[in-house]
Amino acid sequence: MSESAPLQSGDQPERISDAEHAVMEVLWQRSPLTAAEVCEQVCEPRGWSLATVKTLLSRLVTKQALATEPDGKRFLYSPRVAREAYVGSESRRLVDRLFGGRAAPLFAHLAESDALTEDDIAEIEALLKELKS
Amino acid sequence: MSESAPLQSGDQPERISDAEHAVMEVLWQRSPLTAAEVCEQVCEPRGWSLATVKTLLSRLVTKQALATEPDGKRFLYSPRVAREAYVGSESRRLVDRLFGGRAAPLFAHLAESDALTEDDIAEIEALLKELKS
DNA sequence: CGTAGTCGATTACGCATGTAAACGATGGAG
DNA sequence: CTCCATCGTTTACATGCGTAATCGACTACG
Repeated sequence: MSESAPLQSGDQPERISDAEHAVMEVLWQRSPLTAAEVCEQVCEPRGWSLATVKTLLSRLVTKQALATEPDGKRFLYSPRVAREAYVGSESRRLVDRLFGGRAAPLFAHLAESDALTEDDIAEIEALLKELKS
Repeated sequence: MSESAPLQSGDQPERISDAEHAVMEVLWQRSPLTAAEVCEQVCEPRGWSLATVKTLLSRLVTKQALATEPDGKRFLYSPRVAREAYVGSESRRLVDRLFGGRAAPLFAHLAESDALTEDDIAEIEALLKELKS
Protein backbone atom coordinates (compact mmCIF):
# COMPACT_ATOMS: atom_id res chain seq x y z
CA MET A 1 0.00 0.00 0.00
CA SER A 2 2.13 2.80 -1.25
CA GLU A 3 -0.32 5.59 -0.79
CA SER A 4 -3.46 4.50 0.98
CA ALA A 5 -5.78 7.28 1.99
CA PRO A 6 -6.19 7.60 5.73
CA LEU A 7 -9.93 7.69 5.38
CA GLN A 8 -10.54 7.12 9.06
CA SER A 9 -13.47 9.40 9.55
CA GLY A 10 -12.37 12.90 8.71
CA ASP A 11 -13.80 13.04 5.20
CA GLN A 12 -16.61 15.42 4.58
CA PRO A 13 -18.98 13.90 2.05
CA GLU A 14 -18.16 14.76 -1.53
CA ARG A 15 -20.53 16.96 -3.35
CA ILE A 16 -23.36 15.21 -5.20
CA SER A 17 -24.22 16.69 -8.58
CA ASP A 18 -27.62 17.35 -10.02
CA ALA A 19 -27.87 14.26 -12.19
CA GLU A 20 -26.43 12.13 -9.44
CA HIS A 21 -29.03 13.47 -7.09
CA ALA A 22 -31.79 12.07 -9.28
CA VAL A 23 -30.26 8.63 -8.88
CA MET A 24 -29.96 9.06 -5.13
CA GLU A 25 -33.63 9.94 -4.89
CA VAL A 26 -34.56 6.61 -6.41
CA LEU A 27 -32.40 4.72 -3.97
CA TRP A 28 -33.61 6.71 -1.01
CA GLN A 29 -37.09 5.62 -1.92
CA ARG A 30 -36.26 1.95 -2.19
CA SER A 31 -33.01 0.04 -1.86
CA PRO A 32 -31.02 -1.95 -2.57
CA LEU A 33 -31.58 -1.90 -6.32
CA THR A 34 -29.64 -3.03 -9.37
CA ALA A 35 -28.51 -0.61 -12.04
CA ALA A 36 -31.29 -1.83 -14.31
CA GLU A 37 -33.90 -1.23 -11.63
CA VAL A 38 -32.65 2.27 -11.02
CA CYS A 39 -32.84 2.88 -14.74
CA GLU A 40 -36.45 1.76 -14.78
CA GLN A 41 -37.21 4.60 -12.40
CA VAL A 42 -35.24 7.43 -13.93
CA CYS A 43 -34.34 6.68 -17.54
CA GLU A 44 -37.77 7.41 -18.95
CA PRO A 45 -38.45 10.73 -17.24
CA ARG A 46 -34.95 12.10 -17.75
CA GLY A 47 -34.39 10.62 -21.19
CA TRP A 48 -31.30 8.72 -20.09
CA SER A 49 -29.85 5.47 -21.31
CA LEU A 50 -28.83 2.65 -19.01
CA ALA A 51 -25.21 3.53 -19.72
CA THR A 52 -25.71 6.95 -18.19
CA VAL A 53 -27.18 5.48 -15.05
CA LYS A 54 -24.24 3.11 -14.74
CA THR A 55 -21.83 6.00 -14.97
CA LEU A 56 -23.69 7.94 -12.32
CA LEU A 57 -23.82 4.93 -10.02
CA SER A 58 -20.08 4.42 -10.36
CA ARG A 59 -19.34 8.02 -9.60
CA LEU A 60 -21.59 7.90 -6.57
CA VAL A 61 -19.79 4.80 -5.32
CA THR A 62 -16.47 6.60 -5.76
CA LYS A 63 -17.85 9.52 -3.82
CA GLN A 64 -18.84 7.12 -1.07
CA ALA A 65 -22.44 8.15 -1.39
CA LEU A 66 -23.50 4.61 -2.33
CA ALA A 67 -22.56 1.18 -1.05
CA THR A 68 -22.48 -1.91 -3.25
CA GLU A 69 -23.27 -5.46 -2.33
CA PRO A 70 -22.61 -8.24 -4.80
CA ASP A 71 -25.57 -10.33 -5.86
CA GLY A 72 -24.47 -13.04 -8.24
CA LYS A 73 -22.81 -11.32 -11.13
CA ARG A 74 -24.35 -7.92 -10.55
CA PHE A 75 -24.38 -5.36 -7.77
CA LEU A 76 -27.03 -4.03 -5.52
CA TYR A 77 -26.70 -0.37 -4.67
CA SER A 78 -27.88 1.36 -1.53
CA PRO A 79 -27.33 4.81 -0.07
CA ARG A 80 -24.54 5.38 2.42
CA VAL A 81 -25.60 8.90 3.21
CA ALA A 82 -29.03 9.53 4.61
CA ARG A 83 -31.33 11.78 2.70
CA GLU A 84 -31.68 13.87 5.82
CA ALA A 85 -27.97 14.58 5.82
CA TYR A 86 -27.90 15.54 2.17
CA VAL A 87 -30.95 17.72 2.42
CA GLY A 88 -29.52 19.31 5.53
CA SER A 89 -26.19 20.20 4.01
CA GLU A 90 -27.75 21.53 0.84
CA SER A 91 -30.18 23.65 2.78
CA ARG A 92 -27.44 25.00 4.94
CA ARG A 93 -25.34 25.79 1.90
CA LEU A 94 -28.14 27.87 0.46
CA VAL A 95 -28.92 29.65 3.69
CA ASP A 96 -25.25 30.45 4.17
CA ARG A 97 -24.66 31.68 0.65
CA LEU A 98 -27.79 33.74 0.24
CA PHE A 99 -29.04 34.69 3.65
CA GLY A 100 -25.94 35.08 5.74
CA GLY A 101 -26.65 31.87 7.57
CA ARG A 102 -29.93 33.07 9.01
CA ALA A 103 -33.04 31.07 8.28
CA ALA A 104 -35.55 33.79 8.99
CA PRO A 105 -34.68 35.87 5.92
CA LEU A 106 -35.17 32.79 3.77
CA PHE A 107 -38.57 32.35 5.24
CA ALA A 108 -39.34 36.00 4.74
CA HIS A 109 -38.31 35.74 1.16
CA LEU A 110 -40.48 32.71 0.51
CA ALA A 111 -43.37 34.48 2.14
CA GLU A 112 -42.96 37.61 0.06
CA SER A 113 -42.68 35.77 -3.19
CA ASP A 114 -45.91 33.88 -2.82
CA ALA A 115 -44.01 30.64 -2.51
CA LEU A 116 -46.08 29.75 0.51
CA THR A 117 -49.49 28.22 0.09
CA GLU A 118 -52.24 28.34 2.64
CA ASP A 119 -51.37 24.80 3.59
CA ASP A 120 -47.72 25.67 4.04
CA ILE A 121 -48.60 28.47 6.36
CA ALA A 122 -50.92 26.30 8.40
CA GLU A 123 -48.31 23.59 8.64
CA ILE A 124 -45.63 25.98 9.71
CA GLU A 125 -47.89 27.43 12.34
CA ALA A 126 -48.44 23.97 13.71
CA LEU A 127 -44.70 23.34 13.76
CA LEU A 128 -44.11 26.55 15.57
CA LYS A 129 -46.56 25.61 18.26
CA GLU A 130 -44.76 22.36 18.74
CA LEU A 131 -41.42 24.06 18.95
CA LYS A 132 -42.63 26.31 21.70
CA SER A 133 -44.03 23.53 23.80
CA MET B 1 -28.10 41.51 -39.34
CA SER B 2 -28.04 38.02 -40.62
CA GLU B 3 -28.96 36.22 -37.45
CA SER B 4 -29.97 38.59 -34.71
CA ALA B 5 -31.32 36.91 -31.63
CA PRO B 6 -34.92 37.84 -30.99
CA LEU B 7 -34.09 38.57 -27.38
CA GLN B 8 -37.31 40.42 -26.82
CA SER B 9 -38.11 39.06 -23.40
CA GLY B 10 -38.25 35.32 -23.63
CA ASP B 11 -34.81 34.62 -22.21
CA GLN B 12 -34.66 33.08 -18.81
CA PRO B 13 -31.59 34.36 -17.01
CA GLU B 14 -28.53 32.19 -17.42
CA ARG B 15 -27.30 30.36 -14.42
CA ILE B 16 -24.76 32.18 -12.26
CA SER B 17 -21.99 30.02 -10.89
CA ASP B 18 -20.56 30.02 -7.40
CA ALA B 19 -17.51 32.13 -8.08
CA GLU B 20 -19.54 34.49 -10.22
CA HIS B 21 -21.98 34.87 -7.39
CA ALA B 22 -19.26 36.24 -5.14
CA VAL B 23 -18.67 38.98 -7.70
CA MET B 24 -22.36 39.72 -7.95
CA GLU B 25 -22.60 40.14 -4.19
CA VAL B 26 -20.03 42.91 -4.32
CA LEU B 27 -21.90 44.74 -7.03
CA TRP B 28 -25.23 44.26 -5.34
CA GLN B 29 -23.76 46.01 -2.34
CA ARG B 30 -22.42 48.97 -4.29
CA SER B 31 -22.37 49.77 -7.97
CA PRO B 32 -21.23 50.73 -10.48
CA LEU B 33 -17.64 49.67 -9.83
CA THR B 34 -14.55 49.08 -11.93
CA ALA B 35 -12.88 45.70 -12.17
CA ALA B 36 -10.13 46.90 -9.85
CA GLU B 37 -12.64 48.05 -7.28
CA VAL B 38 -14.43 44.73 -7.36
CA CYS B 39 -11.10 43.04 -6.88
CA GLU B 40 -10.42 45.13 -3.81
CA GLN B 41 -13.51 43.60 -2.27
CA VAL B 42 -13.11 39.95 -3.19
CA CYS B 43 -9.53 39.18 -4.18
CA GLU B 44 -8.17 39.11 -0.66
CA PRO B 45 -10.78 36.91 0.97
CA ARG B 46 -11.01 34.42 -1.88
CA GLY B 47 -7.35 34.46 -2.78
CA TRP B 48 -8.00 35.59 -6.34
CA SER B 49 -5.93 37.65 -8.72
CA LEU B 50 -7.27 40.60 -10.63
CA ALA B 51 -7.17 38.46 -13.77
CA THR B 52 -9.67 36.07 -12.26
CA VAL B 53 -12.05 38.85 -11.44
CA LYS B 54 -11.78 40.15 -14.99
CA THR B 55 -12.74 36.75 -16.34
CA LEU B 56 -15.70 36.46 -14.05
CA LEU B 57 -16.89 39.94 -14.93
CA SER B 58 -16.71 39.14 -18.64
CA ARG B 59 -18.63 35.95 -18.20
CA LEU B 60 -21.29 37.74 -16.21
CA VAL B 61 -21.63 40.35 -18.92
CA THR B 62 -22.04 37.58 -21.49
CA LYS B 63 -24.69 36.02 -19.30
CA GLN B 64 -26.45 39.36 -19.19
CA ALA B 65 -26.18 39.46 -15.45
CA LEU B 66 -24.11 42.65 -15.56
CA ALA B 67 -24.30 45.84 -17.55
CA THR B 68 -21.26 47.86 -18.55
CA GLU B 69 -20.94 51.57 -18.93
CA PRO B 70 -17.77 53.07 -20.37
CA ASP B 71 -15.88 55.51 -18.21
CA GLY B 72 -12.84 56.79 -20.04
CA LYS B 73 -10.80 53.80 -20.99
CA ARG B 74 -12.31 51.42 -18.45
CA PHE B 75 -15.74 50.06 -17.71
CA LEU B 76 -18.09 50.41 -14.84
CA TYR B 77 -20.06 47.32 -14.01
CA SER B 78 -23.49 47.13 -12.45
CA PRO B 79 -26.02 44.36 -11.93
CA ARG B 80 -28.75 43.82 -14.46
CA VAL B 81 -30.54 41.25 -12.37
CA ALA B 82 -31.81 42.18 -8.95
CA ARG B 83 -30.54 40.25 -5.99
CA GLU B 84 -34.14 39.49 -5.11
CA ALA B 85 -34.62 37.70 -8.40
CA TYR B 86 -31.50 35.66 -8.03
CA VAL B 87 -32.21 34.72 -4.45
CA GLY B 88 -35.74 33.87 -5.41
CA SER B 89 -34.83 31.55 -8.22
CA GLU B 90 -32.14 29.82 -6.22
CA SER B 91 -34.48 29.30 -3.31
CA ARG B 92 -37.15 27.92 -5.55
CA ARG B 93 -34.66 25.60 -7.17
CA LEU B 94 -33.75 24.16 -3.82
CA VAL B 95 -37.30 23.81 -2.64
CA ASP B 96 -38.26 22.12 -5.87
CA ARG B 97 -35.34 19.73 -5.90
CA LEU B 98 -35.38 18.71 -2.29
CA PHE B 99 -38.84 19.29 -0.96
CA GLY B 100 -41.13 18.66 -3.89
CA GLY B 101 -41.81 22.34 -4.27
CA ARG B 102 -43.36 22.67 -0.85
CA ALA B 103 -41.88 25.18 1.54
CA ALA B 104 -43.27 23.66 4.71
CA PRO B 105 -41.02 20.61 4.64
CA LEU B 106 -38.03 22.87 4.27
CA PHE B 107 -39.10 24.75 7.30
CA ALA B 108 -39.70 21.50 9.18
CA HIS B 109 -36.24 20.38 8.25
CA LEU B 110 -34.61 23.57 9.44
CA ALA B 111 -36.55 23.33 12.66
CA GLU B 112 -35.52 19.75 13.32
CA SER B 113 -31.88 20.32 12.61
CA ASP B 114 -31.52 23.17 15.06
CA ALA B 115 -30.87 25.56 12.25
CA LEU B 116 -33.38 27.92 13.75
CA THR B 117 -32.34 30.22 16.55
CA GLU B 118 -34.71 31.71 19.06
CA ASP B 119 -34.56 34.91 17.09
CA ASP B 120 -35.40 33.16 13.87
CA ILE B 121 -38.44 31.61 15.42
CA ALA B 122 -39.61 34.89 16.86
CA GLU B 123 -39.12 36.60 13.53
CA ILE B 124 -41.01 33.96 11.68
CA GLU B 125 -43.85 34.14 14.13
CA ALA B 126 -44.07 37.84 13.53
CA LEU B 127 -44.08 37.30 9.80
CA LEU B 128 -46.82 34.76 10.11
CA LYS B 129 -48.99 37.19 12.02
CA GLU B 130 -48.52 39.73 9.29
CA LEU B 131 -49.39 37.24 6.63
CA LYS B 132 -52.63 36.40 8.29
CA SER B 133 -53.75 39.96 8.63
C1' DC C 1 -19.08 -26.30 -26.00
C1' DG C 2 -20.01 -22.19 -28.33
C1' DT C 3 -22.55 -18.05 -28.52
C1' DA C 4 -25.55 -14.26 -27.31
C1' DG C 5 -26.93 -11.35 -23.75
C1' DT C 6 -25.81 -8.78 -19.62
C1' DC C 7 -22.65 -6.74 -15.97
C1' DG C 8 -19.50 -3.55 -14.23
C1' DA C 9 -15.31 -1.00 -15.78
C1' DT C 10 -12.93 1.86 -19.00
C1' DT C 11 -12.74 5.37 -22.26
C1' DA C 12 -14.73 9.36 -24.74
C1' DC C 13 -16.05 13.89 -25.56
C1' DG C 14 -18.07 18.44 -25.30
C1' DC C 15 -19.40 22.15 -22.23
C1' DA C 16 -19.08 24.76 -17.71
C1' DT C 17 -16.21 26.39 -14.17
C1' DG C 18 -12.21 28.03 -11.50
C1' DT C 19 -8.16 30.16 -12.05
C1' DA C 20 -5.00 32.77 -14.49
C1' DA C 21 -1.27 34.50 -18.00
C1' DA C 22 -0.47 36.76 -22.46
C1' DC C 23 -1.83 40.25 -25.73
C1' DG C 24 -3.07 44.42 -27.93
C1' DA C 25 -4.90 49.15 -27.45
C1' DT C 26 -4.62 53.46 -25.16
C1' DG C 27 -4.03 57.25 -22.26
C1' DG C 28 -1.06 59.84 -19.23
C1' DA C 29 3.83 61.14 -17.66
C1' DG C 30 7.88 63.04 -18.91
C1' DC D 1 6.71 61.98 -29.14
C1' DT D 2 7.88 57.88 -26.40
C1' DC D 3 7.22 54.61 -22.99
C1' DC D 4 4.89 52.53 -19.19
C1' DA D 5 0.92 51.36 -16.65
C1' DT D 6 -3.57 49.77 -17.09
C1' DC D 7 -7.79 48.39 -19.60
C1' DG D 8 -10.60 44.81 -21.62
C1' DT D 9 -10.06 40.68 -24.61
C1' DT D 10 -8.20 36.33 -25.93
C1' DT D 11 -6.23 32.18 -24.92
C1' DA D 12 -5.04 28.41 -21.63
C1' DC D 13 -5.59 24.55 -18.92
C1' DA D 14 -7.20 21.39 -15.23
C1' DT D 15 -11.30 19.53 -13.16
C1' DG D 16 -16.13 18.28 -12.92
C1' DC D 17 -20.38 17.11 -15.10
C1' DG D 18 -23.74 15.15 -18.52
C1' DT D 19 -24.20 11.72 -21.58
C1' DA D 20 -22.89 7.72 -23.64
C1' DA D 21 -20.31 3.84 -26.48
C1' DT D 22 -17.16 0.21 -26.05
C1' DC D 23 -14.77 -3.63 -23.79
C1' DG D 24 -13.68 -7.69 -21.28
C1' DA D 25 -15.76 -11.08 -18.22
C1' DC D 26 -19.23 -14.22 -17.23
C1' DT D 27 -23.53 -16.80 -17.44
C1' DA D 28 -27.28 -19.06 -19.28
C1' DC D 29 -29.30 -21.17 -23.28
C1' DG D 30 -29.15 -24.19 -26.82
